[in-house]
Amino acid sequence: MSDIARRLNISRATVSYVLNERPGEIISEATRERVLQTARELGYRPNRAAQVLAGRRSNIVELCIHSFSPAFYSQVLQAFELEIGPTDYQLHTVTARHWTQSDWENVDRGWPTDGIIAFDANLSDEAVASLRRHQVALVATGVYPRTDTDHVSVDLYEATKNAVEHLLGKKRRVAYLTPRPANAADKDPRYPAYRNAMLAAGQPEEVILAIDGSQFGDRPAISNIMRHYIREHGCPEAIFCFNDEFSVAALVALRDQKIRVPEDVLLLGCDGIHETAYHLPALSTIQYPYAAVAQWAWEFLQQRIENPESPLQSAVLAPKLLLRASSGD
Amino acid sequence: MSDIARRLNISRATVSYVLNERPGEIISEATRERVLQTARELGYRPNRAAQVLAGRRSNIVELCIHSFSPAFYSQVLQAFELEIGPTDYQLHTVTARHWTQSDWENVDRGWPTDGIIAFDANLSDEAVASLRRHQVALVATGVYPRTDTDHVSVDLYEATKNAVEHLLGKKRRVAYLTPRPANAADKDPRYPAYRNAMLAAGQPEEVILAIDGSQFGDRPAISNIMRHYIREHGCPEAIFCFNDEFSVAALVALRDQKIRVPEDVLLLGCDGIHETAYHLPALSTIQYPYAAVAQWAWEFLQQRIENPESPLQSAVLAPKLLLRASSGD
DNA sequence: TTGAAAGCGCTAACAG
DNA sequence: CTGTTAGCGCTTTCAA
Repeated sequence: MSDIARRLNISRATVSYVLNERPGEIISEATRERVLQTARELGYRPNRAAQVLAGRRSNIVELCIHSFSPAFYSQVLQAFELEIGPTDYQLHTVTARHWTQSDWENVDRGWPTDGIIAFDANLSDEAVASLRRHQVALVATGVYPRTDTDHVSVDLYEATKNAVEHLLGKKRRVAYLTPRPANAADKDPRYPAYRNAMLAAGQPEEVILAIDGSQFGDRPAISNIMRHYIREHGCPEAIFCFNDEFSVAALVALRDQKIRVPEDVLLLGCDGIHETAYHLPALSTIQYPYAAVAQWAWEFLQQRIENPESPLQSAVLAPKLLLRASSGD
Repeated sequence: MSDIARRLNISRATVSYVLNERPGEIISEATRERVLQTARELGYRPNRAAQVLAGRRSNIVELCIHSFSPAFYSQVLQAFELEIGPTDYQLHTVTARHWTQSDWENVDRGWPTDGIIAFDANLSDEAVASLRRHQVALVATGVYPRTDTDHVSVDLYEATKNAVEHLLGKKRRVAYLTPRPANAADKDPRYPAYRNAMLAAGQPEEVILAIDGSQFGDRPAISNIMRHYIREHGCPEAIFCFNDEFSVAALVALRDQKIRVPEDVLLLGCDGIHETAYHLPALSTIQYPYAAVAQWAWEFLQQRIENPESPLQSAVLAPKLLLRASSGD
C-alpha cells in the first residue's frame, strides 16, 4: 500500500480508502482510477493478517465438525458448503474429533474468523461461557437444545418413536442395534424413544450392542457382531439401527446368512445418508434435515456477527421418517 | 501481553520470550514461572493475526479441494486429515469448485497459511508461477505430472488399461461409461487407455456418454441415461465406468431392467470409494491410493515450508485394480 | 537476563 | 477530497 501511495504521491490512507470502497468518503474519480490502476500494476495483494489486526472482518467462518467421515459428516459439510459457499464468506472446515474442552475454549485462536459453527460438539457450559465472554460468534448444533448459545438442534425422539412404532405395526420382535450401552448414562434420545415405544406396545426390549471402537461406523466389525448375535439369539423380526452405517452393516450380515430383507426382517436406520437409496432393498431411514440445519445455523451466525448483543436464538428441527423397501414399504 | 508485562513490571519482550519458549535466550526460572502464572490468571490468549503479522508461522495448512462430495472427495479429505491431524499443523479445508484462475493466484490471501495443497485443481501455469513468485508453499495433485510446482500425480492410464484388458479377457463387447465426450479435448487418461485396450483386442469402441450436469455424480440422471441406452442399443457385456458413482448408477439401472451383474454384464469402476464394497454384487474398481497421495503431498509440503528454495519434487503413484464380484471375480 | 524500540501492513479518527 | 497519526498485538534486534 505504501508503494502505491509513494508512487502516486498521495497518502496511504487515501489508498486504503479507495481499496476499501469506503462508503461516504468520496475520493475523486481520477485518484480512484489511478490508485486502482497502480495497484493492479504493482500486483497489490492485501495482507489479511494486517487487515484483521487493524480491526477488519475476516469474512471467514469456521465449521468445526467431528470428522470428515462417515458419510453423515460429509453430507453435513456439503450442506454448509451449499449454504455458505454462495455468500461473501469463505467456509473453513476443521475436524474436532480430538479436541479437549480447552481446545474449544480457544477455538477462536486457530484463526481469527468472524464466527464459529460447532457441529454436534461436546461443548461444556464453561467453554461456551468462555467463548461468549470473548465475544466469539458461536452457533452450536446438537441433539439437545441449549440456552447458553445460539443453537440449532434436531430432535430425534419423535422420529425414532414413529419409526419403532411403524415397525411394531408390522412385527413384534423389534430390536435396537446400537453402539451405546442402554443405561441411564446414554443421553441419546434414540434409546428412550425405542424403549418407550416398546413399552407402550407391551413388547420386551431387545438391545443389540455393537461397540465398534471407532465411535461409529466400522462396518465390518458391526457386521461381525450381528452375525454372532443372530447365531446365538436367532434373528429379530425387525431392527431399528442407531444410524445408517449400522443399517448397512446389518444388511450385509443378514445377506451373508441368507436372511432376506424385508421378507424375514425389517431394517430401519437413521441419518438418511445418500447411500441408503442405492442398496437392495433400499434402506428406510430417518432423514436428517441437513439443509435446514445449515440454513438455521448460518442464519443465526450471521445475525450474531452483525449484532453481537442480540438475544440468543435457537431452533429445533424434526427429522422425517423415510420409508423404503427395507421396512417393507 | 502488555497487561502481563505491566503487572509484573517487566518488558513485553520478556513476556514474549517466555511465552514463545525461545530457545537460547534463557530467562530466569523465577521470571518464567511468574509470567506463565500471570498469563494463566489473566487468561492470556495470543492473537494469531498479530503473531503472523510479526512474522511467525501460522501452523496451518490449507487443503483446497473441488468440493465435499461425492464420496471420492470425502475420502481424500479423510486421508489428509489422518495424515496431518496428528502433527502440529492444523488442517483447514476449503472448496474450490468455483474458483477462477485469479482466485487461485490469490489463494494465499484467504488466510496466511504456511502452505497450500491444491487437490486436483485446474491450476494454470500462470497461477502457479505467480504463487511461486510470492513464495507460497504449494503442492498440487492431479492426473498429469507437472514440473512447475511440487506435485503428486496418480497415473490412471496403466490401471485403466489393465482393467479393460481384464474385462476383455472375459467378454468381447466392453463399453466405457463416461461423462466426458470421447474426443481429443478429453485429456483424461481413462479414455485413451480404454481406446488402446480395445484397439489392441481388435474390438470396436463403445462409449456411453452420460453427461449429468453436476460435473460427476448425479446418480439418478446417470441411471436414466443407462436405461435409455440399453433399451436402444441392447446391453454391453461389460462396462468400464468413469468412476464408482457411475458404476453404482449403472448397477441400479441394470437391476431395474433385470439384467444381472456379473452374470449378464460385468461392471468395473474407478476410485475405490468405500461404498463399492457393500453393494451386491461387490463392485470391482480401481483403488485410488488416498493415503499415499496424502503422505507424499504432506511430505513435499513440509519440505517446501522448511526450505522454500529446495528443488521441486514430484511423485507418480499407480492405483491398483481391485477385483470383486461385479467383474466376475 | 532484561528492556527499549522499531517494525509487520493496514484501518480509521481527526484535522485540514 | 486528502494527509497525519495513532494504534491493532506481537516479534526481534540491539543495548544495557
